[in-house]
Amino acid sequence: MSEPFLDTLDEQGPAPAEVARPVTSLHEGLLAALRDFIVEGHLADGARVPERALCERFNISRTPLREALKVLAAEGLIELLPNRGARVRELSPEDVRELFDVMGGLEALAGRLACERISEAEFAEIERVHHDMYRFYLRRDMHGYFHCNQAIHQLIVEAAGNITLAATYANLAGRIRRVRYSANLAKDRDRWGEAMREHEAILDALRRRAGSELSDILFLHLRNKRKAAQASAG
Amino acid sequence: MSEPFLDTLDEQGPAPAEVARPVTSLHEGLLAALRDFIVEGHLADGARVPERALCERFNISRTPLREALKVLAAEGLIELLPNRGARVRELSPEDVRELFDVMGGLEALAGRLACERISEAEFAEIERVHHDMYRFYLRRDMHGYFHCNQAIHQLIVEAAGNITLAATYANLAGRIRRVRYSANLAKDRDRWGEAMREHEAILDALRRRAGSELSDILFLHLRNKRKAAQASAG
DNA sequence: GTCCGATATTTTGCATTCATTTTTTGGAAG
DNA sequence: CTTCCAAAAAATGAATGCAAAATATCGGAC
Repeated sequence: MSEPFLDTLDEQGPAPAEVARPVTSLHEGLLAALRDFIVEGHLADGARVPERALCERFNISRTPLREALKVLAAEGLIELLPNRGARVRELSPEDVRELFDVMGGLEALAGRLACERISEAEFAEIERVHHDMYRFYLRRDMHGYFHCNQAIHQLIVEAAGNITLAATYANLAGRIRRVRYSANLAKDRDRWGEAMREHEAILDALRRRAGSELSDILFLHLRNKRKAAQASAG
Repeated sequence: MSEPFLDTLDEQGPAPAEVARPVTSLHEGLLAALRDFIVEGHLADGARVPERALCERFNISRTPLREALKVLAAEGLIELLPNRGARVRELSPEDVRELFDVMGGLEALAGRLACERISEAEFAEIERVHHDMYRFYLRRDMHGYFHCNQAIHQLIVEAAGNITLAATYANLAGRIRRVRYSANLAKDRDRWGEAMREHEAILDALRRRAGSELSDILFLHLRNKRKAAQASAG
């Protein structure tokens, strides 16, 4: 508890699965493993990234590790300090605000594009998850609700049929995942109900393939989500 | 002519300025230099990235160069082939389509955010460049027109006041800059006039701080730009 | 007891080296 | 002359080595 990352550095079992994946290059596998390692919070916010320890943890030398660190820095997950290695990037409230807005913009885009090309089958799938989510909402099952919520947003991004968009979205989602802005909905029943109504509007606009309208709704939906997060966290 | 990159590899003067910048790390400077080198087209589309030659060109060893290559690969500028090094990523028509749409989405977002926070001085600056651009349009000065056009879009992104957005936008702009989709406006006078009218609408919506409306206009503006590019290139 | 500075240790950044894989080259067979 | 295969050459991916910088440790002054 007191040491933010030692649990994983010292006591976890053998290296992750990427060493057993010969199909992909070491770099690629290591990059994904390291990204997960950080996104999942094994390193504390602002903590120095311990090169030596991570080399032993992943059974590699410093060269490929440092290559991966440069990439993660370019992704915005860590920051490089000249002659002082890397540290996990701390997200200021301003950073979080920016990330929410950009994700809102990308979701707005995804909704617009999805309206242009979504199939009936894809829409039916989103509708199904939406109804599941509504059931979780009625039962006040936060965990189930969040799972469906995430799935719906992801399905909309996928329905946009734009790999570049999906990759950009995933990058930002990874950065923001470190911040714990959820689980506070329980304290704010009004916001929960509001979010549910917004999702009704999202589904409605998508059903009508009303791209521009859906775009607005999705952006504002993320805006409200951000405000709720800021209200409960700040 | 037959060798796509030798011009720059062999005959350019001493290494770029990053060696004379002690404030920033070698990695950072090299990364920028290498990115420019590729974005500016010194390496042909799909060409192998010659490690050895670039090491000599920039006077560094392979380690920092390879670190930079991994980052550029993550940015989408080049692609890594297992055990076969890197090659400049070729943009398929589908890639270009995707990039245009995502940039349209980001510009739509920028317009929306700009309406929320732009100052009168910032707006006046955009208006000024807009009028300059109109004069170039009347004179049929393509070069001046394009310069102003780029400036306006950049100013809107900056007016959004979102560094994350600006960085994401810059990344995509860098990727697409390799493709020559401009200079064909001259053949399509109708499109030129249409684009000019769209810019009038952009300025009008921005003046009224009509975020949602401006968002739509900007996305469609990019859409039309893409269609014009596809029509002239394909 | 605290603060300051010199020395020792660690860490970082980059160059170099090494094992493997890929590509090229040379030559023989058809 | 073309095709195929083997050996040489080159390039790649990763480990190691080394100088410079940063950090930690220790001893002394106050």
